[in-house]
Amino acid sequence: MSEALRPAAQRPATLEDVARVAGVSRATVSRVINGIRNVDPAIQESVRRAVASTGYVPNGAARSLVTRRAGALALVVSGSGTDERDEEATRTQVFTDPFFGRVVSGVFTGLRPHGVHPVLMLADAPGAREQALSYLKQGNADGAMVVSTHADDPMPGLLLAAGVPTVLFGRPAAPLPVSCVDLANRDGARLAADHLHARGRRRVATIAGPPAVRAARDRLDGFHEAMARHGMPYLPHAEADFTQAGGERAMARLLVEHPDLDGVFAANDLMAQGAVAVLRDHGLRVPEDVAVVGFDDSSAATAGRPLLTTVRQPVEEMAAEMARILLDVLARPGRGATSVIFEPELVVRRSS
Amino acid sequence: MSEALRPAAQRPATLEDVARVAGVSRATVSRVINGIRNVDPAIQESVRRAVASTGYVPNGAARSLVTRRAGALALVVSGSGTDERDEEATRTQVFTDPFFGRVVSGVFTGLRPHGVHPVLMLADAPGAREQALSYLKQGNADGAMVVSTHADDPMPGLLLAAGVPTVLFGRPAAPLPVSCVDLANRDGARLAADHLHARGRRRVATIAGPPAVRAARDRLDGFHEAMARHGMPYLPHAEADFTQAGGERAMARLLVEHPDLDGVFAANDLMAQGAVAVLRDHGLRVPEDVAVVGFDDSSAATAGRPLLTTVRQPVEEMAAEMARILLDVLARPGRGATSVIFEPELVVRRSS
DNA sequence: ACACGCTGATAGAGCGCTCTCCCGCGTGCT
DNA sequence: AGCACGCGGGAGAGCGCTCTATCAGCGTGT
Repeated sequence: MSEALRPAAQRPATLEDVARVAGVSRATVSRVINGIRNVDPAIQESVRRAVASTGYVPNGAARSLVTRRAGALALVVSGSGTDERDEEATRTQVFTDPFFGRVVSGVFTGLRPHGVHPVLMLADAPGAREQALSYLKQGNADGAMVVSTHADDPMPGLLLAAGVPTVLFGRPAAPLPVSCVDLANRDGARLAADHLHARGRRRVATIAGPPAVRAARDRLDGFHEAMARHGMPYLPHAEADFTQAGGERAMARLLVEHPDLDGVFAANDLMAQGAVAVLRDHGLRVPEDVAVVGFDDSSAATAGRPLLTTVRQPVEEMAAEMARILLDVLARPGRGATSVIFEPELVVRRSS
Repeated sequence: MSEALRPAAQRPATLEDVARVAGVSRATVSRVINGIRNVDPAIQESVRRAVASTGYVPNGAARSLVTRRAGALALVVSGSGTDERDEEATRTQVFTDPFFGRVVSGVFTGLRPHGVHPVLMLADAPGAREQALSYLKQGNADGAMVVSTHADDPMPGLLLAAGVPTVLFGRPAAPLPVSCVDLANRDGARLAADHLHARGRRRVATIAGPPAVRAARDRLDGFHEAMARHGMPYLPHAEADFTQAGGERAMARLLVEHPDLDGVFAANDLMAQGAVAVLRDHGLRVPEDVAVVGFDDSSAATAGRPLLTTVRQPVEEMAAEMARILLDVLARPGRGATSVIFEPELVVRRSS
């Protein structure tokens, strides 16, 4: 009965079937499909017809088994080394950050020409990390692109040890021999500092990202360094978690301790956006009273008013490059690690 | 030489190897690993030791080949039926929308307990669609979760025809026998309408989403319907594309034609955020002069000032449910399509 | 005339796993 | 004692594909 009910759900055609229909051997069909070696055009044609008539689609698993290629790459979003408290909230936070979307977008740009799809993996908690790792070891993906922020994240090391071809977004904290793409974060922060100084701001505070995140530290360091060069070695500074809400809280704290500040540099746009909101809540005008400079040039920079002056990080291009590097490593293994550092760019808008 | 250079890169252990070490047959090892049937505890233990000592990891492809399960599910982001002009910009736009992140987050919530990872696929252009489809037919994923917005999107139909287990986010435009999760969009819009009316707003305009998107149409219809019931059958209305920039343009147009309006309902928060920005640019106060109500309760609702009154769409829960439904369909096929409709909820904040 | 390369096609050996049979053994019932 | 039965374990047949080794046929050089 069930047979009669679904005539469409027949056993899918195999190479064998196609070969029989075309009157050739399995091997020949395989050659035609994979486009290798010379096959008589007439035979090619008849094979193609047979493929069409049988509705043949190669079986990915069977192919993977022998080629040892999965045809998929993992995009691993890795967290810190320790457990998070509220897993689900953290997850939403990670994925809702425009940064994540930009990475995904860039990865697609890099992968699309090769017909490869990214498998998304979250390696935030130890359990998830184990799982992701074993998934990769099982050969379900040929390599990993890792967005790892925390310096104490063991994921890059684990992947390397497991022999999984890996490319990181962001330099590794430890000096691992692994390819990566990154931004010259210090330079970017310097751009922001020079700009604020040029705008005549002399009581400037910073809202930094988590110190465990290397990019956050680099931005903070670069900013302080440049400001010191301008004769301002001591700056008020608050730490936040790269979220808008965190930025708001940090700004509020800063305002309590330094009500007279006239400039703020936030380590990303989300926090800058939060800072602007709080400044306004306190009756301060941006940029007249306080100039604000963000970082990233994400959608958050143009979401509110005033439009945010920010340091552009070309996340999409970086992610696309990360994908390309991984593809390259896969294509010809054995060469050393490549790292590509992108240069930031100041985008002046209305908030400064 | 290459042999000598990488002792670690040996041929990975197979079941056979483990069996030899443990002194049992392949079948027994397989049973232990998959936890089926009773195996003598002593033997189980020795197998486990052998697995550990050999560093055995099952080969996913080989397993898939015989089980006919990929152990992966696809998350398909599907676009309209036609080509987009600027592929890359559209892509960034899609992925940067908080909606996407929330869906991903929810999908993870639903999938994690089962150790399944989502494969991300973009089926925006015809070429990409073909590709995604063939990927699925090859059995690289066991089913698809489809975020399809445009009513003329052929993807759901194609997947159904291909026999790929599918669950949609958002009801299908055509009455396809396919499972889905959705929001009672009309009800949500009604909530917004009643609220604006209760606030005493009588010159209300709407910023609608693309008419090709069913959810957009439903929200518009529901809003108009409720307003008509309040004695306001004719409302100014502008269309936009669910982006902030689109919302800004729509608001600007609306303001030219109806400078006296005192309320705006936008079909999502991004557009509402844009509307607020433009209203402010025009020197209008929100909510004193113009009340604004958004839709979704995404991060955009709390990103700016004033905090947006909005209609909550529990995207994460919906996506998690979508994942669960798909898992369920996979676990026991043959049952009819399930659809789960979520109820919206009004979240009153400061913009109204 | 023969050896020789070259092209185009085939046969068949796996890839690593699951799963259906089947078998031997201990147990309880007649 | 004989027998059916449940249980733990092994043997081996594939799953659908790729790819190497092999071979037939056909000029070509000497």
